[in-house]
Amino acid sequence: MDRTHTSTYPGTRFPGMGTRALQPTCAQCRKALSEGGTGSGHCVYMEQVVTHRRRVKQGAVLYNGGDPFTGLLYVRSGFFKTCVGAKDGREQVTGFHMTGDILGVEGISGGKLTTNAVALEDSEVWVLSFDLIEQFSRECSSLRIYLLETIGHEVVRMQNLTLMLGSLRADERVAVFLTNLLEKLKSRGLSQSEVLLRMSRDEIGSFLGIRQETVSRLLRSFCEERILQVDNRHIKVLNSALLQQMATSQTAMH
Amino acid sequence: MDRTHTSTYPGTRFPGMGTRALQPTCAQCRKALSEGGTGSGHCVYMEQVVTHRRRVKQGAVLYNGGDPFTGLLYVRSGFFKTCVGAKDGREQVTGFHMTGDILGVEGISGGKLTTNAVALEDSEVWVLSFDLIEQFSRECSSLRIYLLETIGHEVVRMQNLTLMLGSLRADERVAVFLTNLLEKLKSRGLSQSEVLLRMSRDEIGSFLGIRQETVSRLLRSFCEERILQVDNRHIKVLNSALLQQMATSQTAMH
DNA sequence: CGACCGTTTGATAGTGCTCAATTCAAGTGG
DNA sequence: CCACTTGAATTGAGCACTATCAAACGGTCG
Repeated sequence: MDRTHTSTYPGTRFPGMGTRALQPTCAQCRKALSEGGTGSGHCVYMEQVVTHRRRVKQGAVLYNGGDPFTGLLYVRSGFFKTCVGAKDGREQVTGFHMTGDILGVEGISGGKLTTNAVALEDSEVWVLSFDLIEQFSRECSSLRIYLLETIGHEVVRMQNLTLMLGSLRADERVAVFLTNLLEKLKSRGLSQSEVLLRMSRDEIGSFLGIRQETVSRLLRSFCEERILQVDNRHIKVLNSALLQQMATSQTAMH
Repeated sequence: MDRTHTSTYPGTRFPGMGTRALQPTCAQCRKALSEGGTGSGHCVYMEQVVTHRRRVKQGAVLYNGGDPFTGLLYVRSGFFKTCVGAKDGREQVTGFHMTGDILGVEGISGGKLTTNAVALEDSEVWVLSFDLIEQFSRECSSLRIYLLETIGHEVVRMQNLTLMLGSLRADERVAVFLTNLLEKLKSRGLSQSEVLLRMSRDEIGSFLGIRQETVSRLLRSFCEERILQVDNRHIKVLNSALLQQMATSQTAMH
């Protein structure tokens, strides 16, 4: 069933990471480094808590709801969706996640993961041992705070998602979706005006609480208004000002 | 504008709490105590991080989005709603909170609160200094874990809210709302079949992503189906089995 | 090439919203 | 104690938005 490819490296620590700093995984450290800092913050600790890395093929499951929580999952590369499933089979996409994101946060409470995570492209994930994080966070306040901020950030993200699902019209939702996605790409130094969507219309719809047909129609209507240029999953933004305007009211949802 | 009554006790510690354990604020500690434990867990530490208590009158604001985050807020008694506000004025209720709940979790990331919290009845709140929590959590793993669980729990709650807003029909939402509320009351040893709602139809609607008129109509239709008995804000459950059945698919949202 | 999956597009129905009027409950002040 | 005010809840009628169902299209991969 689960076609994930798990390649555990010898030992529990990630190899060849003794003194070298990681590619900073967070904005703070990137900034600190670029300002001549030593990177002696949580990132250095983070290398120490990586137990192994997993390669996850497109379409494969990273984890399922109900799986025991053993640690956080750092998306090293690739793209994921996370869903919560209802008992009756209905599913709701709760987020799309890319390089630099941390998955599995919800498992910290209750010891069980509550979402499913599926790779939407071939990906690599670093598994961070929660026990080790716990242990190190005792001595490293920077790591402790990073951990809290990561979870806190997830709370804020879900709040904004809630605001969208609870009070926006379908067209506004699509605009918000695109705006946020572009924003996120921008923050990683990518495109900004062009995207190759990694998810299907159906998955977008599930995320936005609307049907795939509605997503499709709205994308077309955005085309007609010369806001977008859509070719299947390839999207080009022609009028980003107007797009952002349609996504009024909303704040980030990364 | 803000008519909250803040009564700070001398010193930064809550008085008269030296050695006596708190009324356990969490399930773990209650359980531990009832099993003959000493209560030497995080609850004991919690007393040490209470800086003062606030009395908040019905209708008064506990905090607003944008306020600086200084600590978590423990609802000692009373009832609150929390909302996220959009720039254009639209508002979305993200939760209702009662005795034992912790508010302000979202502020841990970013240092700012992102919701508004309003008292729906006269309430008392204990303000927990985050700096002190931070400090104590270094030595007390039980407190550290409690903190993480509290935030993690909020993530899970929001995930379930998301599932509801994204994929349930209006009638299912109302059923879920009532079911969860009753569940929550039950877990605190209250009613179970009767509730006096503390929130308006409008607030329920905002929480559920539907209009107040729809809430009203659905409550009436539940009446006609002999599931409920509704007298304004006083609600009696006649057929809790059927109610739960209508709330299919959902898990808790406390 | 044919099968399959995702996407688009159309026609139709329905759910829940909007707007507006009415009822109801709880004050408030004469 | 009763008119008056105010805010919440209910109820109705019509309609907008979005879902549903169904069909056609297009790209991809055996």
